[in-house]
Amino acid sequence: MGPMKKISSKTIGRALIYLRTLDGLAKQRWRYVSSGQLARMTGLTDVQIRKDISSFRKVGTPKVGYKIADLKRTLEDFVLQENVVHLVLFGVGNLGSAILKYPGFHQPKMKLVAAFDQSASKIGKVVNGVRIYSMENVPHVVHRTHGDIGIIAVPKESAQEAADLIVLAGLKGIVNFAPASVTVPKGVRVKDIDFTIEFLSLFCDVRT
Amino acid sequence: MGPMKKISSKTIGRALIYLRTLDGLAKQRWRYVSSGQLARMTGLTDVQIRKDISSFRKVGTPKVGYKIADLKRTLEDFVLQENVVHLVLFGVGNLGSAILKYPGFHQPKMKLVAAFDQSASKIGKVVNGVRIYSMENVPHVVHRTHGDIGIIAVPKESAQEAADLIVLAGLKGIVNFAPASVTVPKGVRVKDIDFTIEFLSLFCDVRT
DNA sequence: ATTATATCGTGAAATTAAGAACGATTGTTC
DNA sequence: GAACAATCGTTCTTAATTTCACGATATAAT
Repeated sequence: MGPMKKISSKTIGRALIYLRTLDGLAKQRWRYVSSGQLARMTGLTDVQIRKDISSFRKVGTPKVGYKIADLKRTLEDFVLQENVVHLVLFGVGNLGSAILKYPGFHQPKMKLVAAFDQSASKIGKVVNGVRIYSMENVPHVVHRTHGDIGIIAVPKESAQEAADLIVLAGLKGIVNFAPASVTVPKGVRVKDIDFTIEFLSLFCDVRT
Repeated sequence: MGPMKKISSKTIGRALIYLRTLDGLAKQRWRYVSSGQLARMTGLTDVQIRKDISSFRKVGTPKVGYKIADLKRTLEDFVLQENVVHLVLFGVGNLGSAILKYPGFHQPKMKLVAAFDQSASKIGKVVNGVRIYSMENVPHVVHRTHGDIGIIAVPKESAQEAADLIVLAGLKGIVNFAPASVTVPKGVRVKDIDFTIEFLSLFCDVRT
């Protein structure tokens, strides 16, 4: 257990998978789980799981495994601390509406707090507890709702525009669902999710 | 330009980004593009782009760059050959409905060809040109529609069940939108897309 | 023609991620 | 309480990916 190392984003991604799995096990009244069991449930290897967990400074007990409640608390503390993630959505079309309804974005730890759209007919409406605002009010609304991450769900022609608004409002993270790359200043992280690309690359893999 | 090397799935993923970018440029009547320009547009580095392109056996001309039409054709040939990807959807709830409407899945190269749901009220309906079938007909319908990849958009409790059906029908690729890991036999590739995890891991990154 | 310059292609180095091996620890059994 | 089995934590290896460095080539300018 060396000195505090930087934890890679891959490890953090897997930590969230462990957390998801542990939640399920806790619901089924499990008390302990071993790296081997987690490996079977997640499709990862036991070594990798042990390595990840040890990087979070959490120790299990040989022959028994990890105490689920403790491990869960450790991971939660590490990846979320006591923060809540606030999301703001740009574009309430087909995809945007689905995002508004997605139950994962209305949890205690992650909340969708505001939506923006250009169309006058949508502005002012409240969907699933989230109000739709005009694009003109972005900085003010983002500040008031403590937004953390912006979601781009506008047509690809407006994607850069939305990204600029997000940057202007001071947000440091963007998830971009539009099928177009956007450019942002250093210090802002963009995660692209282009379904077409995800599917095609899987297809290429499979076709081997 | 060594002997034919295996092309990694990372490279293929980026090739699809290049393709998307080239399409945009072609629409704007560009004829040539350099690796540096592509780098600025995609956020990748010029070296990586050149290396990727050279792995597809495509050569550019110094001082000029790549001829867009040629590069586009090369990439298309390589990643898609003349195939069309056929997707079949499991679960027509909120997310499933959004997927049915997503325009990216009704292109010449990628088509959503069938959907399945348990609810009798949905079976038989046609949404966006796609018929919704009963879960009992999976193998037959998948075979008839030449399905390639299965999409899991059912509640997490039924995710494994859907995965089993997909495997049974002989498909080799799964995109899993349910927030639960599924286990499949060797030879079947699963790509998990858990929005909650994507957002949280971005948040962890940003908070550094 | 010669020089200058932008761009390409690629082998080598560096970085990062994953996997294998193995001693150490804890609970169990007789 | 001694031997065994299951599981952990960690170091060392191996593999994959990215970045660096630099020579080669095509166009443009003088």
